[in-house]
Amino acid sequence: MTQRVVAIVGATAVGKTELSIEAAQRLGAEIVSVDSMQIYRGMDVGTAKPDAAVLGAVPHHLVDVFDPSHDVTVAEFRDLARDAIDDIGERTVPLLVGGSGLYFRAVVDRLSIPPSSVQVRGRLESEVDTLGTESLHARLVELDPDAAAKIEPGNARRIVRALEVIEITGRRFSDNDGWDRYESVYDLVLVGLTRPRDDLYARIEARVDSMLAGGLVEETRRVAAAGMGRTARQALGYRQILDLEEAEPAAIRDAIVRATKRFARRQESWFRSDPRVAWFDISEPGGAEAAIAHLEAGGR
RNA sequence: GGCGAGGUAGCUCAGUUGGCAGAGCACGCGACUGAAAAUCGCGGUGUCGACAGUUCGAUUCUGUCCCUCGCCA
Repeated sequence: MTQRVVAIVGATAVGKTELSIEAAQRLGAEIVSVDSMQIYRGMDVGTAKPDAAVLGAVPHHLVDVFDPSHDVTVAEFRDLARDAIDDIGERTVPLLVGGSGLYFRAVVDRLSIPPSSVQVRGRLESEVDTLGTESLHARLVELDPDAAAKIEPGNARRIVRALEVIEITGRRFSDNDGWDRYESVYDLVLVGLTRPRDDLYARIEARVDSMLAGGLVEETRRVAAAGMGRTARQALGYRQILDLEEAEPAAIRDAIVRATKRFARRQESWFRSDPRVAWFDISEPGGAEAAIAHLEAGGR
């Protein structure tokens, strides 16, 4: 019998955290955060991390696990999350909550993520600089036409990874299927939270303002001084503050808002394509209640 | 009031030696398998400030007017 797991996904600022606390209390669940940045210690205001009181009231996993100097990988995150899920399963039901689409699928889906090699990847990355992205894409066309057809010729990041996998494993990147099947390893009940765009955007602006008022700049300085890896460094807010150090506060604020809205759209696009998601508009009266009821009923 | 510089996509601007205009950003959509809060792809008809003149044809030249900014009064 497969383990039952309930989950809440949705774009940033849609209201996942608030609803998840309510749901966890109702279900007696423990929360597994599926958030690529809340996993870092010290990155609190910028990641809208639940405060100490909330973390104390409802057990949370995968929050504050690493220092920002550590670059988490998808496979590493998946292993930690699955361990947490197994552990919680001994006691109660795990409630996954988050907006990191790739991490979510890695945790929940029946996928095999091929290995990585810093040497091979480093070399390929330097080849991007010397030979150009198009040249590496041409190589991918030779080695794995199916993968090349699915990866945009300008997307150096994904081209490098595909070539890396081919080189390390000796197999084609596209042999790694399962991606389109959305097959869960758990007995999954999945709820997606939405709001009308205008509403979401207004919430994002308000949230960025309150983060800035809540000391995001100071937090960024502090965390950066202690050392940030390239993963943590690219977190929304922190990245803009670090990149635009000389800019006017208003310009930094606007840059963060824009980037966050763009991110929210990408998240929606990501989760929209997952057929397992049952969507609830929580801006509507009763929307939040319906979402929780859906989780309680086990999706039935 | 005088002089100067401008008024072109939601914003900042480019451009057309006269042939119904184009970049970045914004915005919308999509892809996404060990960096993913990343990375990349697709989507641009807008009285080219208004009116008149020249012209086969004006956003482009000429004139007048309106508006904005700067300097001088």
